[in-house]
Amino acid sequence: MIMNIEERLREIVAMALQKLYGYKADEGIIQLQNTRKDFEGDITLVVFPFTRYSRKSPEITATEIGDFLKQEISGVEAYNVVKGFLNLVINTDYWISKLQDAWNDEFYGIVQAQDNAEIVMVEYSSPNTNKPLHLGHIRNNLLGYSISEILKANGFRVVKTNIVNDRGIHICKSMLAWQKWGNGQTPESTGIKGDHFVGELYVEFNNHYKKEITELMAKGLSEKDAEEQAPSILEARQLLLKWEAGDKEVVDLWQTMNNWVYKGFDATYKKMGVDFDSIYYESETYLVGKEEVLRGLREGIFQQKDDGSVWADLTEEGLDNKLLLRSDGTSVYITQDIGTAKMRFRDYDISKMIYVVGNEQNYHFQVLAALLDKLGYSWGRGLYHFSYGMVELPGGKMKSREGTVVDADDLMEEMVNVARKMAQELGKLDTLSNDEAEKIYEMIALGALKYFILKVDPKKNMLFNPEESIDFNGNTGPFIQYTHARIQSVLRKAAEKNLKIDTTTEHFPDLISYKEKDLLKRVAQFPDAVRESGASYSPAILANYCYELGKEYNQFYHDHPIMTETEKPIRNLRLLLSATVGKVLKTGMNLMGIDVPDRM
RNA sequence: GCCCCGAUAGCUCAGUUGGAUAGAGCAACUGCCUUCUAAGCAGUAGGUCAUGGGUUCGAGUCCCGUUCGGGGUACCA
Repeated sequence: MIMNIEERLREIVAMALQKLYGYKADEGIIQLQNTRKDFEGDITLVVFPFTRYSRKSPEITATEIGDFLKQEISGVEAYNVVKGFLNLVINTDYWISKLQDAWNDEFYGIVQAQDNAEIVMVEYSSPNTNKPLHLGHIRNNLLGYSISEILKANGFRVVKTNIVNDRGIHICKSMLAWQKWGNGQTPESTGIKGDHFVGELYVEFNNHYKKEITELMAKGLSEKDAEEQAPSILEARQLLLKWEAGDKEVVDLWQTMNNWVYKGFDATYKKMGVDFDSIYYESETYLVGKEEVLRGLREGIFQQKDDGSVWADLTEEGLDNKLLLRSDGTSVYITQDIGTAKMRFRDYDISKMIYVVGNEQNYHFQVLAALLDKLGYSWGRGLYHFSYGMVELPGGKMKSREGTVVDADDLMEEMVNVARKMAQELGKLDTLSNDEAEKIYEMIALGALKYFILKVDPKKNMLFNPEESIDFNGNTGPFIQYTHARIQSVLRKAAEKNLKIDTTTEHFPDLISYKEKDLLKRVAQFPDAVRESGASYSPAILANYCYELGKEYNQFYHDHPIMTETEKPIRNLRLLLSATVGKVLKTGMNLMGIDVPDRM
């Protein structure tokens, strides 16, 4: 493993500045970047910032530094100067050795977690148990899973967790609907997936509820009063009270219906390829939160109003007053989060807690951090809200009330159907058995969906148009999968002809073409992409890296024969390069939770 | 009202701590399957980086104003 050329360059540039101009380099003043394609060179040093110390023109300064570098570093073969940019040409040996390292390193680009590595807990998914998962959850799940894998690849121990919102008025609504209009049916008896079954009951409740509101308003009640007095909602509230009191019949029904939903969720998670190491249930954490609030009240951290409601005054931290317990003593959303957080920090030695939750809750997490801080928990301020943007439809936000939600199961199924149809039209996979082909259709379909979502900057809102199905051509998951499949095909052909890749000897050409070098440089940057992706919590960085690499490989592959190349050193280099690109693409895609097939 | 976020090609999105002539894909148009997989490759066309100022050797990127859009804002989760 030879020293990274960038580190060496920084060191020697600093030395050059000292010797030539008597200037001790400040942090960050040495800017190295990849040389633009249209100029000769590999790495470029920006010399503009040095001119005030050299008191010479940018061109002269660059030339002086270039001479110094060429003399001091054997890897610097040549240089040229364009305005204030010093373009350095790094020799072939360096790049070849980078390629050998990449290929020989079993875990190239990945930092293995040590036993004593810091523990990062990542919460994602966080479903309510009254309806199935939709497109918004898909973005959440994919981001949560992917960022967990990326953090692992950066040497952290990661605990993936899920907080299931399994109690509350929303579940009671579905329960009531089942009692009144369910006719004793079950997911088993109807053949409907459990989460969808319960979701339909929830819709049924809302239909009745709406009708009652309309009727009451016709009798002259205001909308607000009608909403409060409709029989359905009163009955649902009764159920919630009974549940809190531990009424056996209600708790049993709650248990049963939640289990239906969990079974459905499990199937969805499995298909999506996400999983969890530890699951928390709100029904088990909300009382802990309530105790914490009451402790805060006793200790004078929080205040109680005349009606019995408990409040936190956060105006000093630039936030508002926040309700913590309702006047009837029941807990609200934030109360439960306090309890959940406390339990987690008790259960694990967490050094970083990451919440993958939509940006509509930015304020909520500011408040949560402030509250935990007030309650005396040193880790409160360290909570990190991984705030991602919403998925919008052409008509705006998804609204379950208007029936514009895109169901997760439906979408995944539809993607598989399209992938299958397309593959059959193209005559792909005809030689495979149905089972094998079906597996690959699924990989491609999910690859398309996952990549479509993950390639977008998580912070930004994104648009999904259900009318136009997700693409399989261009900057897509299948494009990268396709590149990988083709590489594997090349390697299979090589194996058939008994051509072994020779990495140990000097069986490489003395000169490599720009195309190959570009590709090789890209491969060398993979570890940076993984690190960058983890540091900025953005799978999109990795996604775009994989696309660039795949595209460059495809372009290269097109006019650089591999199997028919007669010169052995060149063929050897190209085979090694192909194999390494394949490995990197697979690793990168897997970090995003995307499988890559060996053929497609 | 107040707070937060966003605006880059017809559409969907990239654009590294401020660096060279603004980058892809889709859609449109033109070529390329007798060669290791055409889910591919090569090319044409498409831009006042919402807008007006400012900072400097240099601004899509940083600061201020304006417009438009999204989200939040004390008893939903």
